[in-house]
Amino acid sequence: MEGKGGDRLHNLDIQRTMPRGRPREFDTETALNNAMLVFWRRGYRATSLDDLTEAMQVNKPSLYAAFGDKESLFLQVIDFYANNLLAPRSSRLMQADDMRSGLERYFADLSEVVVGKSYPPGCLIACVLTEECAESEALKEKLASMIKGADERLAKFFNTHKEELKSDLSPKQAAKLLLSTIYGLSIRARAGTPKRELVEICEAFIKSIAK
Amino acid sequence: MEGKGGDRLHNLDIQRTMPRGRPREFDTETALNNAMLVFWRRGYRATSLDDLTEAMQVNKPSLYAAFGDKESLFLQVIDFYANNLLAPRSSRLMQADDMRSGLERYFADLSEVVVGKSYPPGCLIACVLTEECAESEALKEKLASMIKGADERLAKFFNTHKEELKSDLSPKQAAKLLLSTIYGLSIRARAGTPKRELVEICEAFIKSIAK
DNA sequence: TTTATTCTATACTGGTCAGTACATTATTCC
DNA sequence: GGAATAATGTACTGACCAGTATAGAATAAA
Repeated sequence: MEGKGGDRLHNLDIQRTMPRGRPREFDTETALNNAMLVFWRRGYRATSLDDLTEAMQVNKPSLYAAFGDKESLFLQVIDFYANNLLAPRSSRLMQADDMRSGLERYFADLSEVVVGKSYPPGCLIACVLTEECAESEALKEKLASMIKGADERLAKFFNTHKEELKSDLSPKQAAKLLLSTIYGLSIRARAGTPKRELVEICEAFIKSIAK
Repeated sequence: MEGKGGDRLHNLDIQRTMPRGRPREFDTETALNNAMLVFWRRGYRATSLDDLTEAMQVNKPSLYAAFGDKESLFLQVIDFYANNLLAPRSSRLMQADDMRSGLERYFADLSEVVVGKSYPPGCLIACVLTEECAESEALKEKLASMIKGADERLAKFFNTHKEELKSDLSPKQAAKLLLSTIYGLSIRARAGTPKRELVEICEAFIKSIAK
């Protein structure tokens, strides 16, 4: 009797983690990662659904069932990018002991994303989302919220190191200048500027805001 | 006899300015300006040839005869943009008496382009060319040459005012930071950031590089 | 007035696009 | 094992796309 109850509970447990029908043959994270790489390399409009299904190894009906339409998939890709490529690097920035070394490491970390061999050149948000957001209110809001989040996080960092800031600069101002610098790096990377030139800009930025 | 010779010369002269066939019914500059506005608002890929012919008031065969294919037209649009909207503003910068007032006016001038009511938000180069340049070598080279030109012009400006620069910053470095700042403004404008917030960034930039 | 030339207008083309209908397959629940 | 559920694979659809063929109209030269 108790055995039956235990079994039922056990089954409910399985039901929660193992849904009814035919199981998915693809991994959502892997598929999103591959979608990200295509959008990043080719841009939003230039990426066709056929490009996506090929890269993601997911056919169209499955893609629509799992991610919705192209724009909805792109929004999920942006979140995936922010969570997996940007967030860990800004977390590391927050742990820095001082402003200068923190920024140096942050720029080094970010350059893996923006000019690294593992990814297409430039920041996905700066280079791809920015163009397309003119055509869609949802994408525009996504861009705005990404910028707001970055501004706040970076301002928090500068706030904990304000004694190292040039005296007439506020943490918020420094944060916005840093974000601009990152966008600048990104666009230059897209244009093919070699990493060595970008490093000089990072150094110049640190000089410009430091006491 | 001399009269005949004079007439012939006169006719040759007309031939040079007045070509043979049916005259064009559209003005090239006006058409380019209208093409620019569409590309700027909608992006490169999202702009169809039908959008262009409607905006330019030029039908497709005439458009192809006058400007070549879509990419070729876009390249001419970029030059039109640089020559007509950017060049006059950076010329005015070069005439400034001191760094601070020069930059203040430059930012004010540029904000007409980037957040003005007369144009779509953001810089055409930063927001539109940057995405598409990943798909075309010609566009990538155009972006690179635009960046190079801007770097050189701005460095020249800072070089004539280097006594006002923070002592550890070179004119070249200041130029690259300024260009990054402009890109940052541009992307924020595309996201819908109001002008008043952008002005704060301009002020912060000037503080960051000034002595 | 004729001819050569150049632009204009319309209609068309082959290809690609985002999104979907439908039949099939794999799995859980009963 | 049978019903219900949820995925997969293929093939399709109407719309739109960049670019062009063809015929007609406006001009300069002869």
